[in-house]
Amino acid sequence: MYVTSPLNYLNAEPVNPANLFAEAADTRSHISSADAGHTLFCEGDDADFVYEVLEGVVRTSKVLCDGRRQVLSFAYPGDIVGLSHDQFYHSDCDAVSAVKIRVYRKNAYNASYRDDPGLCDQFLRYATAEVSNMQDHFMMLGRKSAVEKVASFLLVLLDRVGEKRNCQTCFDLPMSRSDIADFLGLTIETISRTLTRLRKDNIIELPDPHRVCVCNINGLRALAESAD
Amino acid sequence: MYVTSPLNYLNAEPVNPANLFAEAADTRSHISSADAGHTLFCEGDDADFVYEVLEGVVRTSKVLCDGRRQVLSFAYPGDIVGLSHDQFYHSDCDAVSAVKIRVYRKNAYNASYRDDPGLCDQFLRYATAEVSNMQDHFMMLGRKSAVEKVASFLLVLLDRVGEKRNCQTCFDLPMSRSDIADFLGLTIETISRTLTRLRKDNIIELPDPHRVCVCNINGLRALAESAD
DNA sequence: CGTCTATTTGAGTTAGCTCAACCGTCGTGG
DNA sequence: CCACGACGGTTGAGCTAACTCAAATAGACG
Repeated sequence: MYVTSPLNYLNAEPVNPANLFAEAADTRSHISSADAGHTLFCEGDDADFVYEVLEGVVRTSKVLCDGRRQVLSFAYPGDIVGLSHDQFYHSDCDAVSAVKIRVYRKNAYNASYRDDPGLCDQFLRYATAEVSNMQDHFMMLGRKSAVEKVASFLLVLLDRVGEKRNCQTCFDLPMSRSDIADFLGLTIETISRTLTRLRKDNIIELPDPHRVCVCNINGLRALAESAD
Repeated sequence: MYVTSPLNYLNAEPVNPANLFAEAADTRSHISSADAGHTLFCEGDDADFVYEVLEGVVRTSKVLCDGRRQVLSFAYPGDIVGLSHDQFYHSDCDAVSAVKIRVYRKNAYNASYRDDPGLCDQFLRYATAEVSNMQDHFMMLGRKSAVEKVASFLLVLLDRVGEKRNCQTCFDLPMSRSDIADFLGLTIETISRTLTRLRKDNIIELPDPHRVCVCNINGLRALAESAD
């Protein structure tokens, strides 16, 4: 039922992020590129910019002092990262793959939506949708088994970026096993074992470690909703 | 470091919810009471109302088809529940104790903030702060041990509703062990065992199952940050 | 070709779960 | 007034899903 677990909690369907800043794009933003591994911002930095992913994937995460990490989201093209309720970022943000991003100055942005109730309204819907998606992820982190988590994760990617070919739907998995583990609250070994299990059960194929082809989507859905 | 885990993701300090609807209060809202156990709304219901808790505690939660439940938040006085990005509620909401609530008609509310950029701005800060708090809870659900979860939970309640007396700080625990378990992604037995462990270690006292007195707050903080 | 890193696989351990018993409180009804 | 059942909480015993530690494998890259 609550299979949907967001890649990024900002990817609300009712809002088209490409339009969000459309009119402001020329004057108040610029487009930038970054290689995989590049850090966009760190927790505690001044939140001067808001980023819209245009190509590639970025990751937001938090780290405990002892090194434990929680990945909060994978942001795909159309997603926005770097929003904050105060002047500081509250997570780290790094490029998972080579990325192209649009960078907005936050001041300019703030100025614009104060004068624009329509934009404000859109943004509110965006934020509340993000909250709703995060709540689904709570269920995932708090109450689902390893198989359910991995299956749910693959289903979200499939819906979001899957390319249909013949009877399979395929997509890239640009993030590492470690990223997936820290997103789902598991270990890399459990991710790896679970993926192999899905492969051996003919639910998915893994042409290489960073590419997934789903051959039995109903099987995957069944696993996502209740592990056997 | 990231001990803070929100009771309710709407309890952002920078916004004073009492002021949020202040001017609209007389015409667009009314005050209502409900007994413990009363359901304010269910997932999927039309989201016609927004609720502000005035007294008591309400709980928002989601349930999987097989009965597994995740408690999303405990909303204390000053907190707001029932916000939605579309026309439906996305969680269940019930009174944990006897509550007094202010009920806002959503239509009226929507109408008001479209015309009120200041309110919209406040509300945006509120929503993004909620997101930030939820991200902390992700760390809790995904990466913390049982002891760390319980200790963190108690610390949040202590900060929020603790009454200082002598060298102790005490507060009520109006929700059931089951509620706490479903909030922290644990079982009632683990909650119970962990609380008794804290009691035996002289970190807390439990005058009765629904009342906590923290006698060693530094010990509790240490446990919240890294379990031994 | 050697080194480095990411992933997979194996083996043993354990934190937290399940199942079950027990206890105390409270409300109901004889 | 007491007996009784229901319910929430606690405690015990054993189990298991996921973890830890360790080793093997496979690419990527100089």
